Amino acid sequence: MSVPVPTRERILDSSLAAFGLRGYDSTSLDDLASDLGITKQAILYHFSSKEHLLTATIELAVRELGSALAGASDPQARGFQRIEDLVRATFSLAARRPEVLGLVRLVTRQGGTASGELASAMSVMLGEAVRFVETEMVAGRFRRHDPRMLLLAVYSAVVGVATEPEVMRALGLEPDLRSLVKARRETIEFLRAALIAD
Amino acid sequence: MSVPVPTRERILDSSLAAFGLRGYDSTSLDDLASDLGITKQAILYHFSSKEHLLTATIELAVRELGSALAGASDPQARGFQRIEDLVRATFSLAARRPEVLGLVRLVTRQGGTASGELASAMSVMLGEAVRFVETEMVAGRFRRHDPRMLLLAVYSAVVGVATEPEVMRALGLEPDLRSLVKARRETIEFLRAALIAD
DNA sequence: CAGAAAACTTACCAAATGGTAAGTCTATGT
DNA sequence: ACATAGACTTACCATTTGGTAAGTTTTCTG
Repeated sequence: MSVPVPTRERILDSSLAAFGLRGYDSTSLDDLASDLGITKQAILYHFSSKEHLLTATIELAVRELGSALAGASDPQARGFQRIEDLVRATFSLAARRPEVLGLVRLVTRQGGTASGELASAMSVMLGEAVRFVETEMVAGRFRRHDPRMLLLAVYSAVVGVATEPEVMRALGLEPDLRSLVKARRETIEFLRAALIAD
Repeated sequence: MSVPVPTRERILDSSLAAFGLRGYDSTSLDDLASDLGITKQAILYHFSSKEHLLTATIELAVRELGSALAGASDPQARGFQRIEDLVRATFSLAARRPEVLGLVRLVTRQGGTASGELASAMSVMLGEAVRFVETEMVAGRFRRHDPRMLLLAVYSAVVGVATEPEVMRALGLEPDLRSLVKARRETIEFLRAALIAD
């Protein structure tokens, strides 16, 4: 029944988890290999260098992020419903595969060589988002702000809430599923209050 | 006139910048030393290991963060003014010394051994903040939310906006001083809309 | 079934890394 | 003048790291 997962994909899965949760420099090829029960050279057979592996891992993360968001957002939806869909999808992704958002964050922060693809993919997504928000503002459904700044704040709030377990702990909240659900609800209410025109 | 800066402090300054902007594992003691024009062993003379250096660096960051926030926030201020003061101070710190927030973020994400001090320092600050927000809600000056969740969202939005230059670029905004000023203003407006009760 | 290509492993290697040991230089107190 | 302690440097060292070279096994194909 269960088709064996090809090594190449297993490597990418492991790298995504390791790079996304622990960082690029903190993850050695030997670590990755021994986790997978193979040798480092098996990795270098599929990916000619660690940097190429990072590039491929970023591509995978972009695909996962893209499909997670695309799957959840109905292009027909208008007004705040669309934002809510996206926030729910982001939280769902953060709970299911925190490493994806972790990697996105790592790349957006460090900005290294391999980040071109993610940067352009994000440009596209954010460009669409800007146009959407602008439309909603013109239609009077959202309060007037600079759409780019608004999105930056929304992005930061959502990704931050979804990926800052230590801050949650410092606030006395255990970062378990129930708290995440609550955080999601509160974040949506917070955004609703900030966005919806009176 | 200018008293020479002791080596120990120069090391801490450099570590704060390097750890905060590039990460712990990405920064080698040799890098640090050659930047300072000294040898790696001079660093190990003042700090017996790299981890001890990190601990001391975190302590420095906590002090800087604490004084930056304490200096800006008037304990007498009520309502949204207090929030605005804190956001301004955070943005000012992000512009002047981005590495401080970078290090805070690094530690809150990785949560390693040395993070105890920062965690407890943040617990204290956040505890005060929770009480403040609760008071304001009871007084009817802020909308009702879970204070901890609200703070998590505010914290994430502010630190995110102040420290995500790549996302700003992806949005077509250059992360220069003017954009930061604009981001600050928009963030404050965003928070005002979310917080202020009608 | 031959053989070639794919998918690895074993064996190395040079550079970088955190850390130790021992020496040097300088100021300072006696 | 001299011992002493502080602030380093030079000289090493073991381990880890990303990467190469060459062999070995498996799988596909003609």
